[in-house]
Amino acid sequence: MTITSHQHQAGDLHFLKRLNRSAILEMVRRTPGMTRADIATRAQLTKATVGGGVQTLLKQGWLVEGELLKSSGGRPGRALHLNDQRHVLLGAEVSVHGLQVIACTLSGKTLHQRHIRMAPDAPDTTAEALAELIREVIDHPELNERQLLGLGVALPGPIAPDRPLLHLAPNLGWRDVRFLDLLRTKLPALGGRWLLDNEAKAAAFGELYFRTDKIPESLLYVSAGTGIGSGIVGGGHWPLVTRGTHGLAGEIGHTVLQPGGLYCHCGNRGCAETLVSGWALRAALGVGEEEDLVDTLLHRQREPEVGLALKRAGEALGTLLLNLHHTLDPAEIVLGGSLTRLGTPLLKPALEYFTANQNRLLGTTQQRPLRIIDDSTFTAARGAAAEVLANTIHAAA
Amino acid sequence: MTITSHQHQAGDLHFLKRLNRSAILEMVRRTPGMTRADIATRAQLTKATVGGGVQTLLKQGWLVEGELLKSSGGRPGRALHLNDQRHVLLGAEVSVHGLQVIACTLSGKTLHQRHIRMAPDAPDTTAEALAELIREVIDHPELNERQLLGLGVALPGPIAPDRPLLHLAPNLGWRDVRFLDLLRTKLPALGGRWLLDNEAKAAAFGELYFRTDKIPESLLYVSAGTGIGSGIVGGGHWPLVTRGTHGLAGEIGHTVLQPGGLYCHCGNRGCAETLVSGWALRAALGVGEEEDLVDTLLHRQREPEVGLALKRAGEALGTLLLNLHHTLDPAEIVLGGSLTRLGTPLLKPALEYFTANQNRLLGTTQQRPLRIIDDSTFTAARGAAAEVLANTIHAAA
DNA sequence: GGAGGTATGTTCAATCTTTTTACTTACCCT
DNA sequence: AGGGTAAGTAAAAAGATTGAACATACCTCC
Repeated sequence: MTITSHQHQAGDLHFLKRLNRSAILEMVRRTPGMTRADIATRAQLTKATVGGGVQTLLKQGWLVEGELLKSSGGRPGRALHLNDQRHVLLGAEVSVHGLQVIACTLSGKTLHQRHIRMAPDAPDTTAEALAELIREVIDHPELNERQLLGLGVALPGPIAPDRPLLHLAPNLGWRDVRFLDLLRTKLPALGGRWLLDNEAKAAAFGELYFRTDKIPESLLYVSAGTGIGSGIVGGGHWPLVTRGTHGLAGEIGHTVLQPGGLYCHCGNRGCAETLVSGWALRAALGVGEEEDLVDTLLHRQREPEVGLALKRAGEALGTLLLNLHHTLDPAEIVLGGSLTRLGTPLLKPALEYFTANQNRLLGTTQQRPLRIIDDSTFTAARGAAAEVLANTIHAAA
Repeated sequence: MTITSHQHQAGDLHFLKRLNRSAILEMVRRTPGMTRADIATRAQLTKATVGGGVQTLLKQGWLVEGELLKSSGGRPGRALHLNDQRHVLLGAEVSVHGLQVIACTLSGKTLHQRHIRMAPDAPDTTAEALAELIREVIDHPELNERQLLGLGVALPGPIAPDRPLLHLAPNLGWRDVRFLDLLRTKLPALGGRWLLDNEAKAAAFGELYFRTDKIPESLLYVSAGTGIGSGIVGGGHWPLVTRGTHGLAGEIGHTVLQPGGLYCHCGNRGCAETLVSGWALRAALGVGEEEDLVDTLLHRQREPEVGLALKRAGEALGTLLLNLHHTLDPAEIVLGGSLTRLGTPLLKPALEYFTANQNRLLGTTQQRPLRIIDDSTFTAARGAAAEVLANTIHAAA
């Protein structure tokens, strides 16, 4: 995604009008049921301006009027809601385990989702399979008559921040792939905005963007699967993902936790991934690629060797969380990825370490909100869909 | 500083005008010698709008007209420059070693600076001493007739992101100090904007904000002194500092590099600061508080014990840099703080490790720009002054 | 050396968006 | 039922940018 939002830019009257309409739309999206008067107060605009903007957004089908609210002494306000019937967002993810496609509404409600298990394959073959899955989702009756706003695709590797290019996905065996271009040849008719993002960054964005109450000012998503990735998103009402110059931001799997430790596939020693990751657990416990790692370990969890390995991996995960806490200080942390299904044996040591040490510096007793997603199959795909919406609202509205 | 820039806000016509004037001012600041026509092209505004804005900024004394530029076929453009004669920015820093105050112009040129060595003392006593130093700087003839835009103060500890409150400065022995309020009682007559920031974040901001050529899209400042801190600033033409929910972002001294390692003063084990920091080197090599650490070690650098300690500290610093690279992926890294004066014995191992491993993930050979500031005495103070300017331009222009 | 060409910068009426002001609508309380 | 209060709308007024014409200034070419 290429939101150039906080570039220090100038603007004309048309820009101002779009800015105000975006602000209205964002407010109603974030706080369903707001009235025109509420918006005017919060946005520091006059009733007339808001009235005009709302009228346009109603006519264009972005908003719908809802129920009449309780009066607070005078004429009661009319609730405004997103029009959840008119549009559809598509999100997709290529992961090590398979392909995911999700179709959802503006408010993030899932209309239809599909998931197929598939071993990593060449980019072109994968694009073909993904295109087929997307076609199946589009043809679902729930999507009937809806206008497609676009497609977001999430991949497990660093993406160039300025163009849709995947630099490297070691777990897929891909390198320098222009995946959207490939996909476009398979789906020439699919309209709307297309964008590509890293899996953890997309997930982080979606977890924050679709929230409607108690919106944290920043959110860190940690994705613990075959590899370890993360995404940080922050910036108030207009969330911005930190990408870094080469899209490398958040590649925490290769931060060093144990100088002089085991060799990592990246060539360095002691990377976090050598301690906690799907591939490290497979290597340590001798689980073959043909087996499902999590199922196998859940089955073998009585073995002392397995318990110890998970405990050590958990402690490393806790250390990683603490390091991120001290580097980024997010308002909320969400933990996802296939390894969360391992449950207590992995997570308890992680959370214990994080809980015990997160307040060392400030001496407060407040715990950082930390949520664990048990099944994050569609989290990244959903986040990619969220990015489509954010892009659309920002650009047009 | 409280720049609410990328809050998703609405705006009226007056807001638009201010936005455009800010954009003009920022452009000329960043690219001295631009003409009105250049600005119009870059900002996507018409010549008329730019002409009007420039006229206002000239009248208000922010800009001055310069030389007539070479013609490119037609009428030559008139160069525009910041008016560096009219205003003054004040920056100050309270560090473990003493107090620093700097007065500089809009373009960051130093008008006068003062530095006194002083052991950490109570907040009130320190505020009194700093106030006196500020008075001396203000009275310097170089500042004659200049309008003061404000004062920025940098402190070595996490600052609340929403209000000028220092949470904790272990190396000063301070806790929950409203330092600006204290200072205000000593300097009731000093006008302009006042703001408080963490030392490393202020330094990072200043290093990016006062740059006029080859402006990196993001910059990481690592401050290696008694403690280890960092600041990351990014966001194109309008730099934004990552602060975190509790102002804890960048407190990398307490990221864990050696699980189960030495105890840190924070209570945890294996923090980066136990491996590389002024206090860790003092403890490891038995240097007393009354001695200057760097001078002592430079004197003793022949001792094998010292060489080994510096080498190990350097390797830890390199690891820290690599972890930050994989977490934030900054376009440029600047290394400052009192320990940089230790030179090669510390820095060579650090740079070697960072250089050898920074390209593990992408497989490129490009080296990340990394600059070392030999004498960073005034870097943080200067950065705090830069924050004053940014705040002023953003708010008023 | 003068005419033509080209790009910069200014002026002023036209256009567009927000605000201001007045008004209508709709509910609550007495 | 009537006064009070707040939401929402309509039309005129205010304010900012644009568009087009114009003045300015240098370069090139004849």
